[in-house]
Amino acid sequence: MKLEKITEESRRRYEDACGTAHALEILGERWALLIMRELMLGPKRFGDIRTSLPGISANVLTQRLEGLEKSGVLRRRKLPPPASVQVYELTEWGRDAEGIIKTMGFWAARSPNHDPTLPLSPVSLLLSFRTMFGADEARDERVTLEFRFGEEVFTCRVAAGELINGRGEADAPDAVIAGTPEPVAAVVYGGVDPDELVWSGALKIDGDVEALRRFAGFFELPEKAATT
Amino acid sequence: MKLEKITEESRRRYEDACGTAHALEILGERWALLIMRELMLGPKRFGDIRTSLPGISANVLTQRLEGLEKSGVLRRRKLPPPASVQVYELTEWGRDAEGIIKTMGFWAARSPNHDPTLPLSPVSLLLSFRTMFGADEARDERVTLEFRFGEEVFTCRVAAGELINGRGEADAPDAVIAGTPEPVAAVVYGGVDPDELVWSGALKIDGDVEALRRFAGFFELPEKAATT
DNA sequence: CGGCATCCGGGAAGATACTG
DNA sequence: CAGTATCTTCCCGGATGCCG
Repeated sequence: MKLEKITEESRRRYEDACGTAHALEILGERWALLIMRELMLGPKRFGDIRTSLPGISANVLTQRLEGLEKSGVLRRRKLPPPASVQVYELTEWGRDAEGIIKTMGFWAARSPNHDPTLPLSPVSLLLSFRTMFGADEARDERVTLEFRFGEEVFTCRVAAGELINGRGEADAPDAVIAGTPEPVAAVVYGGVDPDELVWSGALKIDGDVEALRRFAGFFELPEKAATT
Repeated sequence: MKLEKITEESRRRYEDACGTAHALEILGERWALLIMRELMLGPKRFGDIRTSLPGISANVLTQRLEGLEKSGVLRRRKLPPPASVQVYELTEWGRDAEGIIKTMGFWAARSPNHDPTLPLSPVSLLLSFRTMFGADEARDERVTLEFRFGEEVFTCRVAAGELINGRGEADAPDAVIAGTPEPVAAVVYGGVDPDELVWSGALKIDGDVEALRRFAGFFELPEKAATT
């Protein structure tokens, strides 16, 4: 009967004209937004997404990629030879979801239960820089840093009160920082001195350590929300 | 063994320091953000939330309210006598999530699959006004409207290029519009002429119909994202 | 190895009925 | 009206295996 057909198709939908509800239908499933986060700074391969998202299983990742592709948020693309591998990349509209990721990230940073010491993916850290960057503190400052997390290399350039970051090696960086994202987060958000982490072997810094210290000064976590 | 304990506690968490991931743990479950949306313009009772969210079942709503209260996003409060009923209201931090709702709503309005003719809750409509308001179009304009959706009454005031809306009757409104949210959305976002809906009986307008027409001119849906 | 299909166990969501 | 209890369905997560 008709009723059955309706329930078949729509049982799991919100049936709500509100844009927020529609957004949730697109990226409200588990892992979906985090997959988009990982693609926000450029295309990635299936396995590289998995590495950045420990905990997601292969079949769920497959399902999400299918669903997000169908929604028009991302597309699969075959890299030209000699690479000839398949990558997933966001569409222009998909990239526009960066605002969602940043807004949610900023909001949740105020949660009393937020634990910033958990593992962090490289892309995640770079996006958090965009989210937490304080233009006022950076006014009239200039710093260029290169971050190396294994194979993944990123550049962060601060100039004219603006932060621009993304994939790729830096042109004449003040310092090159190599390691994992967690100690970098400890420096930038936890107020840990870089030297401490160099001594412990968690970070390797080539160039001006002071540049990283100044860089860290441009960022501040928002104060926790009142629990009352 | 230890492994079992870890999985018990953390099977369903992302184990990710990224703020976005933490936000998803708080409000990424089904219905959670829509419940917050319904509370965004003021406290509500259990049954009233249910009415605004057709499709949610009572037990799921109970679970979400418990979870969101535990997260510090909302609290339950007993209204003083003679009302003496229990309501749910957002905490200050919970209200700060309005930015998430608006960002997601604006983004999803560009979806090729968005169907704006579905049912719409009153709060949803009012929040969409905040999201889609065009300050440029409203410069030097002044309009005050009162919307009556059954028992729920809202005021929208445009002045000095700003929109302020919320619950409550308007002071000297240019027009009072009574009906359901859907035809109002048709006027504001669909370009339907108010008179048409008055004739069909979908809307009842007391006062200056032209005020509603001008009001509608302040809003515009963003253009759809390219499907390529 | 990368991508995807399949099977299974557990748990969350949905529908309905029931209770104070 | 405000939930609770119960049952079913389906999604998530893990494991395995196939295929290029």
